Amino acid sequence: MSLKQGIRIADLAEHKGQSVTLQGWITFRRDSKGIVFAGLRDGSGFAQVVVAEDRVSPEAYQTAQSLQLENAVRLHGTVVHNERMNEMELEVTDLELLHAGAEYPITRKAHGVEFLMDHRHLWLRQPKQWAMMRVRNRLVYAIHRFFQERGFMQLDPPLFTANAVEGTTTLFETDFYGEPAYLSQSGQLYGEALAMAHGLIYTFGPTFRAEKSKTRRHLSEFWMIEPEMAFYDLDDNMDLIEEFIVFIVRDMLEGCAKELELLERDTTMLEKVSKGFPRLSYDEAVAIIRGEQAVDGRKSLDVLAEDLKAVEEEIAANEKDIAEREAAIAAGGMKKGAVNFNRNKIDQLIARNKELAERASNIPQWMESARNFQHGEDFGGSDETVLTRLFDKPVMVYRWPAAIKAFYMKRDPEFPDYVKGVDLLAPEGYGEIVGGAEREDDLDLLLARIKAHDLPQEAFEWYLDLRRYGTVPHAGFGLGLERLVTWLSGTHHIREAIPFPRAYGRLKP
RNA sequence: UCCUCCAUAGCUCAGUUGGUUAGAGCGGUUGACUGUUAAUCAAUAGGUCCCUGGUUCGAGUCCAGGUGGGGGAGCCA
Repeated sequence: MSLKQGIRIADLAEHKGQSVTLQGWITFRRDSKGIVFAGLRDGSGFAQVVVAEDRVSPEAYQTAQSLQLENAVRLHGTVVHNERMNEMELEVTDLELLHAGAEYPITRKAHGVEFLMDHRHLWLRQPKQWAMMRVRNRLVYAIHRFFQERGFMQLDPPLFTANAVEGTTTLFETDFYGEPAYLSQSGQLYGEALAMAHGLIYTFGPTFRAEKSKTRRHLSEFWMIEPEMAFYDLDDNMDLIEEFIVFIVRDMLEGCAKELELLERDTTMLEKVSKGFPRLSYDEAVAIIRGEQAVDGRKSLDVLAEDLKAVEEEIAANEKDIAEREAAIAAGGMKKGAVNFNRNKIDQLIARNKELAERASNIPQWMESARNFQHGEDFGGSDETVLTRLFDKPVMVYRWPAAIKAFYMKRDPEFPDYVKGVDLLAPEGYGEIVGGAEREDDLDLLLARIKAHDLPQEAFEWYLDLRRYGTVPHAGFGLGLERLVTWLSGTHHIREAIPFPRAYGRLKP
């Protein structure tokens, strides 16, 4: 893909030896006598450009020497292969400064969360954030391809709604011509109506939850994919979830290798994502969490105890490393560059140990919580981690106690206190990314559950009509896009998985 | 709503039992160095120590309240 003027960095290799024009922004500058090295990014990638004093005009060289972070430039030069870095770079013959601008606030050094979030509009330009957005884009495209290739229609539910889909969660209230209206927390009920019209559908849009959650897994505004399939039961639903997850993970590994490398994502666990996800009933899952049932000869509490030991050993090793580096610096005689290198290394080790110390203090709590897990409760974050730790693929948990699940889930005829719901838990501590169910298709049962959940029946009359006119078995699921991006990119916090996160305490920029 | 931690230079942080003029690295600026890889070397500018009140001869440091933020619980995708 070419620009109106010049080419893009992503296409540099195709132009080896040619004279080309690049346009972009400066990511770094280092100079030495007679030579300036600068980094350039243009949205398609990153490359180094080299300005040698004897190859350009004196004016151009002076401009090159004065380049600052995020200056906008247009460069002309020859594409060459840099043997040292094994990368394509540009030997500049001429350059124009398009905009010099002010001193750029984000540097290549460490920054705190608050500072970065306040500068999110600029942070997005940094390589890791750039890679993250590329992963997000790839996933969105793969999701559409997966469903479109299988005959699903993408149709959009309304975002203004009159009532909650699930009575419990908090809603954002707005004013709709004088009437209270709420921002949608799920498009599912509308998805069911659309499935009765089109058979196979999916919705893909923003949803809003006014939960005052400050955790790494929650956003107030997030994007959800919600397929709904007529004539599907719970097993069909689980088959589709599995096929879907395998498809998008494979596609991303194939299409985003460069991005995952920039993100320093260890892809070992992702490469194991293939058909045959473990399917556990809620009852089995509870037994495993409590340590009553082994998986491949291993019990949850034993594995956690081993993990704790490993964490403690790593902390001790890091402390020894830190002490040695500090002693070496204190001994003197070290060059400044080496001192900086060791200081940075020490900072990294301290940060790592802080993380490990948190985990070390968490694990005994997880064990305690796992041991005392009460049958009938929903899983907490730590229970999900404990369970998935025993498997090397995403885990499906199905047939949940009716009391803790939404009113619309279908009662299991063979297990009257359970519903035909399913959650998909991602490995590596990322937890729940999919929640789905076969829907209750019996009008009388649905009416009873609306009453039992204390929901206003009149608000659901249109939904009940779906059971009055040609009701059929149907099922669907919801997938949080940002949780998927967070998991696949190996990111610590969900706020980096969306361009401009909206969360409790975060409305700007 | 609850628990817990934090706020000092543009950024990341140190700052001793409360004691003279507030410290480092990075970033900026100036200069040196002909292939740098978060380059290196030298010099230099840069501060309302979050806000309000209190204790004290004296507060960046102690106390109370507030504001902003981090992590977690609950709830969820």
